This record gives sequence, structure tokens and C-alpha cells, in this order.
Amino acid sequence: MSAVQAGIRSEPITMADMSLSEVLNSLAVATSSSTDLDHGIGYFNNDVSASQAKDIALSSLLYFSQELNMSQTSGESSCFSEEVKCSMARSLTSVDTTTTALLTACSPHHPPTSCSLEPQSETTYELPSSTMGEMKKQPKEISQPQPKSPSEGRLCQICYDSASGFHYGVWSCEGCKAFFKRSLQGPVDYICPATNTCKIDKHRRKSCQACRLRKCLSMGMSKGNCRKEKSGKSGRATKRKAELKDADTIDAKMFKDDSRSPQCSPQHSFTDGLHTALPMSHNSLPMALSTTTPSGGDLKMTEAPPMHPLVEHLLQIDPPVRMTGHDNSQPDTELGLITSLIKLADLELVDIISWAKAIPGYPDLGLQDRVHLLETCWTEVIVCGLMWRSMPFSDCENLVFAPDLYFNKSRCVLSKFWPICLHLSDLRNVFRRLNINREEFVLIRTMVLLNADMSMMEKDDKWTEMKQKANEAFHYTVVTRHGGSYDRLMQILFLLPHIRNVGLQLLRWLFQVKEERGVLLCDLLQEMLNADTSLHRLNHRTSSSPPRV
Amino acid sequence: MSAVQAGIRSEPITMADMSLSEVLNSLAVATSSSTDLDHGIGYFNNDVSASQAKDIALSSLLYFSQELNMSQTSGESSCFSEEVKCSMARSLTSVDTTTTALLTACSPHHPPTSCSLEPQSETTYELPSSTMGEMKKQPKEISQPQPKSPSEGRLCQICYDSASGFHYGVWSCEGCKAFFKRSLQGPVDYICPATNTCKIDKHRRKSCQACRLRKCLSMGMSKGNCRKEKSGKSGRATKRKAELKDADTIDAKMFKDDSRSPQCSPQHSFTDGLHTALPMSHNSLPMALSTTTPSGGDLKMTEAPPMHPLVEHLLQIDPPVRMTGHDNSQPDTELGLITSLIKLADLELVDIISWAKAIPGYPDLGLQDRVHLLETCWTEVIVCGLMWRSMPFSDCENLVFAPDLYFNKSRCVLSKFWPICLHLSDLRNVFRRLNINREEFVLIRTMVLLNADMSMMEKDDKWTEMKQKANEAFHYTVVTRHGGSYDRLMQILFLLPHIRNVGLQLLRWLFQVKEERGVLLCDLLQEMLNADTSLHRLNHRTSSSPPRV
DNA sequence: AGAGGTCATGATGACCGAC
DNA sequence: GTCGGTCATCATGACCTCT
Ligand SMILES: [Zn+2]
Ligand SMILES: [Zn+2]
Ligand SMILES: [Zn+2]
Ligand SMILES: [Zn+2]
Repeated sequence: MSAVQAGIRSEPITMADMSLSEVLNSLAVATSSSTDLDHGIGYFNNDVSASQAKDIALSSLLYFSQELNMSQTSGESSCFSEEVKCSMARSLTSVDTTTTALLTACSPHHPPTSCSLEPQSETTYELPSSTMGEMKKQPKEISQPQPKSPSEGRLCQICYDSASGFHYGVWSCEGCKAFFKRSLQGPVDYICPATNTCKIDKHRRKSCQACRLRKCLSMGMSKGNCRKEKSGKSGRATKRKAELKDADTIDAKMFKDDSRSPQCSPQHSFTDGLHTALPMSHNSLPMALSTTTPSGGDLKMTEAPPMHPLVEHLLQIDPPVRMTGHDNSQPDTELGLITSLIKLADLELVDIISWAKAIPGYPDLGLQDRVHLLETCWTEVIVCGLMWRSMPFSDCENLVFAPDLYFNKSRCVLSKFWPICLHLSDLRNVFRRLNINREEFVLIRTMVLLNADMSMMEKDDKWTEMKQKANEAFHYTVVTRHGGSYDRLMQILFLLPHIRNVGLQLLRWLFQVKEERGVLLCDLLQEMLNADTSLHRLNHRTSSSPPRV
Repeated sequence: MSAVQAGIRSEPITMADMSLSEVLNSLAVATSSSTDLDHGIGYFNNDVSASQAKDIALSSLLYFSQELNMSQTSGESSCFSEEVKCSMARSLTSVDTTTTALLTACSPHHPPTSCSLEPQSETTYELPSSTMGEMKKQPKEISQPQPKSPSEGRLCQICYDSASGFHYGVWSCEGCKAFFKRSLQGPVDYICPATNTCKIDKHRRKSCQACRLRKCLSMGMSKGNCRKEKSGKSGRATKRKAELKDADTIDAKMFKDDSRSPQCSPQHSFTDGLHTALPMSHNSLPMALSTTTPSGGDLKMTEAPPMHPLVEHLLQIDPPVRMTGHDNSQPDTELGLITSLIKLADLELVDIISWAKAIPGYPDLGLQDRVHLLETCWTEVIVCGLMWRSMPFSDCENLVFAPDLYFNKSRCVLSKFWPICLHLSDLRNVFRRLNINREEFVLIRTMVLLNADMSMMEKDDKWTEMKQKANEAFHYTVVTRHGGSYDRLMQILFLLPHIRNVGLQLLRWLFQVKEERGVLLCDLLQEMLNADTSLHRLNHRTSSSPPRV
């Protein structure tokens, strides 16, 4: 992979001057014999679970251990040979030195609105579990402080049954107490039948041990949390904290959003001590409760699921960040900015073609389809990268086209880019609001490519399979691995129409800049522009270019 | 609601001549006192579960009964008394005649393409349940026909444990057999802890009884299915059929797509008459195994979850289908077609405004935001309706703009509509492939509106809440109610960028038709066109640059 | 061969005595 | 007050009997 990138980098002009189909053809040839791509395709293959497992990062092996150790069927299907890994490592370093700098720069700051993005998750659709009559009275009892007995009227924070006391650091019922006790005693191997987002309440608590235990832990249950600081203040404090949390949860909106249960209650959980001990801040690693104990201690099911292999691959083929060579010391001129933008578009376009061909399964598509996909989405792919690079910034002026080409408002206006910039900035803010992480970013970009067209002329099955696998990876990454809600998953997917919109605007801007300012474009760029019939429809070409059927 | 529609219908012209913000303003006033909308807004409110329940159709009450009748925690937990069991028995017979007919009708033929639409759903991420060593050998044993014992080497179709025989009409293991037996005997009140999409295998089968039973039923298990036709041919046939199905499932792709179980296979569904009455066979009621028995039979948990109240509401506010009054007896002229299209657009635009204001929560948004949302998406909304009306047809020529305005190829070309028609036809085919049903359609249209913009100028929280509720309704409808996979959910969402694209093309077509052909537009339409700055960017408005072409 | 019954097994949670 | 242990209760499924 690094070889490919390096090759392009050393002589981008050569490729840039090839026509698009030539470029794609060359890759098609390369495909059939490439070990590199065989490996890639493997990800989209259905029968490689064994090889996937072997190649997965060590820490993640644990996740599969239950199921894995049973299916060591054959032995050696590990198509990830040493050379591949080696080249991966190489490319990783070269890429990451540039991009992770950017990454680390932006990940730590959680925008203020992030909480509102993980709302009550999927199955809000049950009636409030008025199942047990006594529960309905609880809120009132809390507002009327009853001196009777502190556990009187308390609800189990796990399942909302009446709590029998403060067990293992949490107000909980006898059932949950005993359940957690058993989990502490014998090693457990719970597995969720669904997606680790089960609702836990009095009736369902028996159904999913995995989620029940996860909720126990997320509510703060722990062995050491029980009786240690009995003496005076600290013990009091422990309980007081839980009391606050509890009260908050209960009287605000009793059963309505209990469905976000796997998360700890949104308020307060961000405060301090709890937060670090229990990493489930929000969607970063909510499920990684004990990443420190990879050995088979009990509670091991709570490990964070490993990165999806497709995502791992996509991270590695992430194109490098390009420089434009723009001279920022000179005063801006319209032509200068436009030239630099177009130069950047050209560079990125070449990168995008290489990137696309490194996506597992893509080379198996028909040539025409490959070309058309790229023609349709290349500006959108550029927009994705731009969004990612610009995520660390919030004001509407900082768009990081390249590390040496930030756009501020005056530059936008000067380059006739202003309306697009507004959209770009809006879109960037949505990326920020959603707190898109890098895994999600590479998946979004890939889904943009795969869903650029509505049909394929050939190899429709291959295409469907690719989309399916990407969808699976996306769902896995957002929901299973990072514990995101379906609302979040959908919110991310709703980015795509906007990306499409801005991509089209970019395309039209390029077209108009070319037509009206006579800026010279390289062949590849030119071909891409010519491809979009909608740009010059009703003008001269009308129905000459028969689009796809 | 019908009153609203009727009102609009009687005097559309009046509204059409109002400016957009006038129209929207009038609705803003109407909102505050409208009982109609109060009810509507209620759906987006958090505290109305009770009223929701009241508003729900009678038949759907059943769905909640598990939780409801438990809330009567008082002594008689056997609320399934004799009468109930009696009615259960009755319902069971009637159910099985109707629904298993459907099931058996569709389950045997696994069409080649159908699998691709409902592929391995969420947690594909497990390795094949190699838990027990003997399973690994099964596939081989099947390829080598072993005359030993028919059940030898068979896998349970429910959980993939080794089957012990052909029980209740399905190859199944002792566990699943006993489980189903118990379900037939005692009343069951299973409830899924997640979203009714749990994976069932040997390890997880204990976790979710609801999904286990659902899978039993979806695989064809039934009381009557067992021993009736033992004599000669027919008994043989029953088993043979299952054998075929089984072989299909097993040797093709063993554990991979077991999770699409709740579906029966799609295709065939969309002939024609279906469209109105039972919108489409495929995913409309896959889980509704016994919609005919609103009273409680056992197995009642297999009832289809009820329609989401928001969907119910959206179905009611669905604008009427409009006629253009186009005279199809005359030979087509370019101007005639364009005029009819624009007339239709005008009519639909008015409808769309009324429709939007009837969407719960929409009137609560700020005026500017409401206007901007509509300006952005009105053509997309039109496209949605067009797609829905055109779904019964497949050839690229039949686009049902209106019942009296079908477009075929010659009309497309004549009206300079050809490139757009191709996209529209492509998009229609995706709708067909996905077998979009009416509930999904109204949700798609609503999500198009809600996600048209990237930010609101005011009432951002209201907007977020609306989107959230719509997302929840969508997830509920696709996954929970109709048993769709996440892949399907995502595939549907990937329609939106295409809808956006075609909507923009439509907008540009309108603009160009107006500019170049001088067709007169009514005020409202005109205002909508003027709103989109990107249409005339670089032309006159924005920054005074030379007009194009 | 398959329906239906039996009962050992394991998870559960109400209860209780030990601190 | 909580902790850990106890055991009646229940779902499960391997095995059995009857048809
Ligand atoms: Zn509890
Ligand atoms: Zn679970
Ligand atoms: Zn089974
Ligand atoms: Zn389930």
C-alpha cells in the first residue's frame, strides 16, 4: 500500500495526465495478480472469520475468545501474510505521523452539545413499566422525605424493582444484588443475544445477563465499593453521591428514558471520579469497562469489542494529507486561491482513485461502474476529508483545505466560494456536534463512494455485497463497538444528503470557474467535470451522453 | 385531518397565491389553538405514553398486554384463565390456517436475490457457533449423503444445535422442540430485552425467549404441522419441502444469514392489486403471524408490534393524489407537458406546505427555519411522492407524475426531462428493490423534510427532538415492527442522498425552464425558486459575476 | 419417527443469620 | 445496615414412553 502511495506521490503528474479509464484500467490489471488486493477482498469475503481473528490486534482477541476457540477448523487461512503486515506497518507510520497529529489535536475537545446527541435510544416504545403498581408511587415518596427507612421507596438502579438496600455501591434489589454477587464469584461468560443494548427492567432482567451485568457495572457496582470506607465521612460521601444521582434519575423523568440504560445517567456522570473509573463517558468507549484485565478474569465479557477489520483496513488506506504549496505570505488574489484549490483537487483526485482501488471489493466491479462511481462522488469524498481536517475548528471561517491552505471568510469571498463555504462550515459543525471519530469518518467516506450510484451495470451482486459489508462494519462500529444509539447511527447517515449537496455545489463551482475564468485543468479533472451531464444539461449537450439505465 | 385536506382541496388557489411566509405565518397562528395539532404534537411529547396508548388502534393494544396484565401484580398471575386459553385455542387454529399458509408459501423458495436485501443482520460479528465440536463436521456430512439416519447430521433450524428430528414441522433439536412444546402448552408472555432481532444459536437461545419463539414460528413450526398428513404422499411432501429448504440454508451459507429469519422472501410481492389493499406482501407484516386474533391466544407475543403512533399520524396527513387535468388525447407538445408539470408542482407545493404544518412539532419551529426547510426540500418531497406512485411499474418509462400524467420516454425527451427521468427511474427501481412500504414511505418523506437543513436558527432543541422522534419511529417501524435488518434500515437511509440529488436536478430544471422558456410560474413557486441561491450563484444575485451561457 | 412426559440441572431471588 | 449463604421456584433439555 505504501508502495502505491509512494509511487503516486513521486510522480503524480504521470497519473494525473492519464485519462480516468486508463488509470482504472491499469488498476484492473493489477488487481488480478495483486496479493495486496486479495488480502483486501478478503474482508468482504464471507469465509474468512478464522483469518480475521488471527490478524486482529492482540487486545481484541479476547472478544472472540468464547466463540473462536471452538472453530479452529482448518488452520492456516490467514491470508494476511507477513509482507502484507509489514507494508501495513510501513504505510501506517508514514500516514499516521501526519494525520494523527491532527487527530490528537481534535479528539480531546468534546463540544458542549455532545450530550444531546445520545438521546433515549431505540425501544422507547414500551409503555412505562407501570408493571408493578408500587413503582408509580416512588417519585412522590421521594419528594416527601420519609424518615422511615432509607431503603424504603428506593428503586433498584439496575432494574427499577424496589431496592432492598445499598449493595455493592448501588441502590439495588435483591435480585440484582444476588446476580452481581454470583458474577463476582464464578467466572462469567455472558453473551448478549442482540447488540449489547438490551433494556433492563424487572421483567427483562433475566433475559440478558450480559447487559444486566454491564448495567450493574455502569451504575457503579463493584466489589470494593461496598463497605470499605464505612468510617465516618467517606462512607457517607459514597452514599450521598449515589443518592444524588439516584434522585436525579428518578424524579426527573422516571421511566421514559430508561432505555438509554447501558449508559450511566447522563448528568453528573461526567463530573470526576466516577468518570475515569468507569470510562463510559459517552460514546467513546462505553463498553470498555475493564480493559486492563485481558486475562480471563470474571467480567471479561465487558471488554470493548475490537475494531472491525474493514475499519482497520480503511484506516490504513486513508490517503495522506496533501499540501498545496500555496504561498501564504503573498496577499491573496482570486486567481491564486483558485489555482491552489484546483491544484489540491487534482492531487486529491489522484489519491482518491488510489484509495478507491484499495477498498476491498472495489476492483471487482465493472470498469464502467467504477468510473461512474468515482465521477459521481469524488467531490463528496473530498468534502469528507475536508470536514475531517476542519473538525478541530468551530468558527465558520476555518476550513482546512490543506495544512498550508486554511480558508477564512475573506478568502471564501475572494474565491467566489462564499456560499459553498457556508454550507461546508455548517456541515463541519454537524460533524463536530456528532463528534465523529476517525473510524466513523473512514466509514462515512466509504459509504459515500459505495452509495454514489443507484445501480450497477454489471457485477451487481459484488456491489451489493460490498455495501452490505460496509453497512455491517458501520453498524458494528457505531452501535456495538462504541455503544452508540440508533439515533446516532441515523444522524450520521443523515450527513450523506448534505455531503451530496455540497459535493454537487463544489462540482458546479469547478465547472463554472473553468468556463468563466478559463482556468486550466489537468486532463483527469477535466474528464471528471465532463462526465457530469447535469452540469451542461439544457445547454449544449442535452441528451448526447446517455446516462446509465 | 380529513377536514384539513378537504379545506385545502376546496380552495387551493387561494393558498397558492399567498406568499410562502404568509402561508406559514397563518399556520403559525393556527397552531396555538388547534386541537388537531395539539393531538399531533403530543406524539412528539415525552409525557404522553398514556394518551398514546389511548390513541392506539384497538388491535395494537394486544402488543402491550404482556406488560399491562403484569402490572396487575395482584395475586391471580394466571390471568390467562380458561376463557383466554379457549380463545387462544380458537385463535391458534384460525391463525395457522392463514398465516402459516403465508409462511410456508414464502419460506420454501429462497430466491437468489432476496438474500441480498435482508442480509446477515447486526451481529454478524460472531464466529460460527463452533461451540460444540460435532457441528463442524456437519456441512461435510451433508455433502456426503449419509444413509445412516435422516436426522443424523441435521442441524436445528432454530439454533443450529444438532437436530434430534423433525419436530412440529421443522428440523430441530430437543431443546427447541421442548421450548416450542411449552409455548404451546402454557400461556407465554415472552418479551424481548432488545429489539426483536436477537440472534438465536445454541448459546443464546436461552437468552431471548421472544426471539426464539419468533424464530420457531418463522421457520414454520406449528402445532398442526406435525402429524396430520402422515399418510403417503402429502406427509412425504411436507418433509421433502423442508428438506429442500434446509439443504438450501445449510450448504449454501451455513451460519451467515440466519438472522434474516423473520422475513419471508421478498419478490413476487409487487404485482399490482396489492399496492392499495395490503401495501406489499414482503415486509409489511412479516411478524404479524396472527393479526386476526386481537384477543389473547398463546403465542400472542408473536403479534406484530403495533403501528407507531407517529406513523399512524403521518399516514393520515398524507396529501391526496393530485390530477393535472392534462389532456392526454391531444398529441404531446413540449409546452403542454411542461405546463402540466408545473401545474402539478404548484398543486403539490401547496399540499406539501399543509402537510408539513400537520407534522407534529413542525409548527413549533421558528418561521425562518420552517421556510428554509421547505425551500430546501420541497422538490425532494415531490420526488418521494412520485417514487411511491411509480413503484408499481418497473420499466424506465412509467413515471406516475399524476394519475392522468404518466411519463414515458418520448414525453421525457420532449420535455427536456430525459436525464432527470433516468435518475427518477433508477431511484424508483431502488424503491422497488427495497420493497418500500407505505409506512416507510411516509417516514422517508418526513425524514427528508426534517433533515433538509444542517442547522436551525432558533428552536434547535425542538428540531432535535423532532428528528429524534422520527428516527425512533423509523427504527421501530423498520426493525422492530417489520423485523427488518439494520442493513435494510441503512439501505433505506441511503436513498436520501439520491433523493437530494434528484430534487436538486428538478429544481434546476424548473429554474432553467423558467429562464429559458419563459414559462410563467405562480407566486409561491416563484418564491421557492428564488430562494435557492445556488441556482443563480455566480449569475446575478450573489456577487455580481457574469451570467453563465 | 415424532409427540409428549419426566426430571436432573442450573439460574434466580426472597429470606436469613453473621457481622 | 450490608454481606454472603440458603433453598424453593422455575426454565431448560437430555432422555424416556407411547403412538
Ligand atoms: Zn434490580
Ligand atoms: Zn443484551
Ligand atoms: Zn434448537
Ligand atoms: Zn430478542
